Amino acid sequence: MTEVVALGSTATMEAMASLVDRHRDFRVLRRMTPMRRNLARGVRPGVLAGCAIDVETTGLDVGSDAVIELALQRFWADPDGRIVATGRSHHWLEDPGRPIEPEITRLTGIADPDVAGRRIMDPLAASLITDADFVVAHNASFDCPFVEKRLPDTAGRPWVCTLRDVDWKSQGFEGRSLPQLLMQMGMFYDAHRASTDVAALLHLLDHPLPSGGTVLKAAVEAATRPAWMIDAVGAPFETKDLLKARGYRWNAEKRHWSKEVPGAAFDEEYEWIVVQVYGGRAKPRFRSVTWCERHSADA
DNA sequence: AGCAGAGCCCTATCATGCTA
DNA sequence: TAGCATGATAGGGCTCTGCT
Repeated sequence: MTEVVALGSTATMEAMASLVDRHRDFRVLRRMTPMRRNLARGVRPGVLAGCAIDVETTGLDVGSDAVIELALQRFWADPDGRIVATGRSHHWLEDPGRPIEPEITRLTGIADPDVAGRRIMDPLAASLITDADFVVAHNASFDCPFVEKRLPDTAGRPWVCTLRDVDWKSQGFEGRSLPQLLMQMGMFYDAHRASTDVAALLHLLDHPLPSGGTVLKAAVEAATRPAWMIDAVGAPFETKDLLKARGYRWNAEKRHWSKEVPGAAFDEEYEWIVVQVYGGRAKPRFRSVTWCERHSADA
């Protein structure tokens, strides 16, 4: 057994890592580095422009909490979902106008002095988001409402979610948190800072899946799949348990049960609710759900 | 802390098989 | 045939997981 007494250059370390990586009892984790890719000559037709985004906030409630850090990075991907070019990485801190809870500082590393007098550059941030073909985040249902509230001009943009729009388990992954997924892709990083989370998200998107294509391709395909929202407006009270059992969720604000169904399942679901819930005497309301409103707080 | 979805555990119920 | 043990299945409730 040889003891390593001094660490060498990056090249030496890489050579050692490759050696260790070949042993069946060891696996090497490499520190994630920012993704920088350039197109040789402009952007080719058929290439999609995306905007990877992450926010750090004072808490989980979009109604009462505020954004304290916003990070985003544009990227361009080919039809197979491979990232062919990346834009500049942007991130801003913002003063929420009230003290940051110690729990949030412990989690994000962001304290009151870090954000004092700081503010997001609204016009630049908004234009980077609205100029992209879609926005992508890990758990878009969290980021989207905060972004739309802080930057109202970005409302209605298409969102892709790498947490819910990818079936990680069937692709052979354990857990779904960003650091855990990256680790299974052979990388580690300092999580829970917006800018490093965005860099991690880019690596995640570019990762090939066993089923073919990349994470980005799978997520975009799932996000753009046609779907319908059925609103059981005016459903008889005694059918509430039936609706709940069928997967409908109670919308306390609008006071009706709702369920999102894939396009292919719409006819069957519509027939079920008309017969079982309305007894053939009324009909539910329904609307198309696209990636533009799926994660929005207004949906 | 809030929310949605997935997964797990416990219990109830029913069918089946064995034994006295 | 009655009584008991065992296994499969379904449903309810609880816990965990993601995000800050």
